[in-house]
Amino acid sequence: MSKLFKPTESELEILSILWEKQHASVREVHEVVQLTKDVGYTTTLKLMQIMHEKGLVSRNESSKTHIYTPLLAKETAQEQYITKMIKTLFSGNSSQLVLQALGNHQTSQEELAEIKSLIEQIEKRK
Amino acid sequence: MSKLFKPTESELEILSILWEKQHASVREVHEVVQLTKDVGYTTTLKLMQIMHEKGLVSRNESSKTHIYTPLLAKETAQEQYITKMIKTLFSGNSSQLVLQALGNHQTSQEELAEIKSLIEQIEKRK
DNA sequence: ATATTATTACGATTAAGTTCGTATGTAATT
DNA sequence: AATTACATACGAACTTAATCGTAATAATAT
Repeated sequence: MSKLFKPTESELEILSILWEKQHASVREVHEVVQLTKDVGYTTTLKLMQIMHEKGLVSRNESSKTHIYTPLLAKETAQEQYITKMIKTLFSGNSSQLVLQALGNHQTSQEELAEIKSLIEQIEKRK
Repeated sequence: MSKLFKPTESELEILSILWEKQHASVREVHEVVQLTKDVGYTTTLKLMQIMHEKGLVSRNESSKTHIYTPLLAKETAQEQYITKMIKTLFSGNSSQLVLQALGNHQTSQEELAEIKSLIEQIEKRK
């Protein structure tokens, strides 16, 4: 069984920035963080150092400015959160989650088509 | 704009029990909590008192044993979590969430049919 | 070379969340 | 009536997370 990482709120925010950028320095991450939160640079730094200790990210120390890379894959985190959410908020019923997501959030024609096609695939497998 | 409640981890667990039971005493909630966590009765009591202070639940004090009722609707919490998740874990792309949920979690024929029917409704509206 | 700027390291503090023990009161049992 | 069981209230301790200030160091600019 693979080890279960549980990033905190702030850690998740940083991870999402790293997923976007693939890898980045503390400053680069902090600039994005600052768009939504008003915190000091050393706060972001400390958080990323902690994430490094925890093994949530790796870092390249070859230059003075360290470059951080996410070690937890976005897909893994997605899966963990979805599973937990289905369990605690949807009584184990995954289709309820889907219905709610589709009902209240904008979805394009193409996306809908993609979902339909996946449903057909699943139906075929039965 | 409606006030945003952010239940903590433990609070969410208690809420999910209350959603299930509609309303319940501390003891009833605690008995369910104990199935998964090994904590004392007064811990559950204290948490529910705090939730009451925060306005997450109401309580009927007419008898010695207080009866608690959730004030935050399950659907509201679902919506809040889905929105947040789409934003931080799916780059704002709701269909990705749907695809992942359908791909990795068991869904019955009937549920799939229900989802298809919702998709068709949405498509008609365009 | 010196001053300025940028970066990491790290301890200390604050804040938030969780847990529990003890006191107190009320209902039920003997 | 006394004892036991069960409930709430509440403070305090503990844990985890978040924030920041300061020092040390390296790179850059003057």
